[in-house]
Amino acid sequence: MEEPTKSTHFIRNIVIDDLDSGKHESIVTRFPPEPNGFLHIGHAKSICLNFGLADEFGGRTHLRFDDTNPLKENEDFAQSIMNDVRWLGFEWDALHHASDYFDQLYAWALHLVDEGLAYVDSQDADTIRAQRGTLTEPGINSPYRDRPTAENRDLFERMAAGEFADGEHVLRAKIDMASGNINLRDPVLYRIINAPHHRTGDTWHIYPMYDWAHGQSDAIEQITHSLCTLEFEDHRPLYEWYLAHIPAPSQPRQIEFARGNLNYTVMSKRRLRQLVEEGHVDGWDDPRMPTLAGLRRRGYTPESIRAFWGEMGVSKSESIIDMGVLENAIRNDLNDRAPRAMAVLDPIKVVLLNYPEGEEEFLEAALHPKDESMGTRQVPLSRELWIERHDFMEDPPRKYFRLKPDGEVRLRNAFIIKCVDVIKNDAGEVTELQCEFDPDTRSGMPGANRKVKGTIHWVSAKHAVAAEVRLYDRLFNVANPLADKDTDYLAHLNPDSLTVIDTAWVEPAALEGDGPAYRQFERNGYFIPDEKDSTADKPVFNRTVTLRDTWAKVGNR
RNA sequence: UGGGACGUCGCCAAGCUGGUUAAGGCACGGGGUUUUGAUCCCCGCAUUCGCAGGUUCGAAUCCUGCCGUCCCAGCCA
Repeated sequence: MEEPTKSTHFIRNIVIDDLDSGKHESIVTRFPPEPNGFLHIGHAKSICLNFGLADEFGGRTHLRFDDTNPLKENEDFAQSIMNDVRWLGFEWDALHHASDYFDQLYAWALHLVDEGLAYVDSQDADTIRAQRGTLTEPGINSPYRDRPTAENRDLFERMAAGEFADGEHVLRAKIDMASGNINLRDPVLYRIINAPHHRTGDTWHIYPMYDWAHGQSDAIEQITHSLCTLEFEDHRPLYEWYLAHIPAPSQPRQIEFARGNLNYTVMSKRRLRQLVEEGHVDGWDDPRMPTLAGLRRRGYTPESIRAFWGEMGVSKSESIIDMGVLENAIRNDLNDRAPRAMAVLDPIKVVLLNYPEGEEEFLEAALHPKDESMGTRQVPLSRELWIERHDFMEDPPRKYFRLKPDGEVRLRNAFIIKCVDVIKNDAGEVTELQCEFDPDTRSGMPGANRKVKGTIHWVSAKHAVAAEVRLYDRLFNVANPLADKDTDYLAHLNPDSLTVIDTAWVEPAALEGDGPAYRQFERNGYFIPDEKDSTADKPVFNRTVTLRDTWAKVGNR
């Protein structure tokens, strides 16, 4: 039906070249999260890239947990990550952990020691930092740099055996303290951490640093293309130095691409964690969060997120994508798939004066205006209805198509009504609209094609189900909360990012059926029952996204 | 006065081994259809590719020099 968007980009071109030239018979990619937080929409870009490439070219993709820091990582995060990757629609060909390679990594470190390419430094962290130099000045050599090999080996083995306290020693590569690339100024391979690891338990007292673990893990797994984000460009020379100085089982290539950022939110695990831990949001899966768990709870589909990243492409220029593009992706998806229903969020009562009291009927209404295969639903109707408060104006502006005194409007899926009287309370507020309906214009009747300007949605008061509705707005009220270095990004939190409405009325059919749970509440947007709080007694709907609203746009001008 | 990268329409982003009209999506503007002011359908939307020179019959694409932005000084990843 649709032309698949062939997203061509530089990494895809590299893969094609490598396949064409015979450098690789097939490709192996990997998605390497650290299990220290939840995945967000930015990670989804990497997931789609890695798994997408392998899928397209018949390769394989590994899920590998970069679990080299036992102080920050845990199994719960690992579980949430696996859950999110699967939810996004991908299945790894193999599951690995950097911690699976601790023995091999240790052996290779010993190899570097024996080759005179690594040494044990017994200075503290502050001293090592001071000796590293600055961005413009070279560092100076550690006094331990020329420690005899035998001594290095002895010390390193005893580090591994747990004979020392945290921070007492460190194993460093012997590269170049004067390098313009700070990563090459004798980087640390191992630090002592006397803490149990969530997978290896008490086996280790030393843990490898990212740089020492990552490329080697890639090599072990025969990864062909190791895709990472731009901030690791500086690390590539080190990545390659390590692979060149050990008997590497393969030579993976690191390629960097730009992270995917969105405006009006933040996208670092550190900040997302802060939002959670300080209670600015309800948890990692708060529907306002850009986490996959949050987006899922908000009602985003995996298809929409994959389509979004497919459209965005992959490049090396840092970018902040407009939220509107993501919203467009979910609207596109849900427009095709969401069954329609009616719900009134801010109700005002309508009484049909010429509708018999005590009577009721059921109207058949399409579940989708353009897709008959989705079938129909029964919509109950009776004398008293709820309509949206803003669908009536006593003194409307020009071009207001909705209900007004003596005006006519069509009730969606039903008939045309005319407002004949407006009832107000002592405060002058409208409390009820008395209307007359035109039975000839009932859907399906010959007179139904009579035209009126407006069509509004409604629910039968007698049959409607009370529901809570949660409306969401952007989490921050400025496009880039991090732009101003002098202001804490938390100061830009949008106080109105969540609006809870507990007065909503929903048509019964919206709660039935074993089809998808998401719905389009016509004219109000796309909604999904909240996966945690919604119950049969008290349904709770999250608004995923509004519909496009050109009328509101006119009003704002 | 260090090293690495990036700069094509408001936001993304093709094109960048030079060849003549600078893809596409979002946003935006205009029109049509419509029992969702939704959807859908048309149409419009960069004489210009950070700037300045140069090479060339011809440059977003090559060269030079500027300017701007981002990343790096964790025993984090």
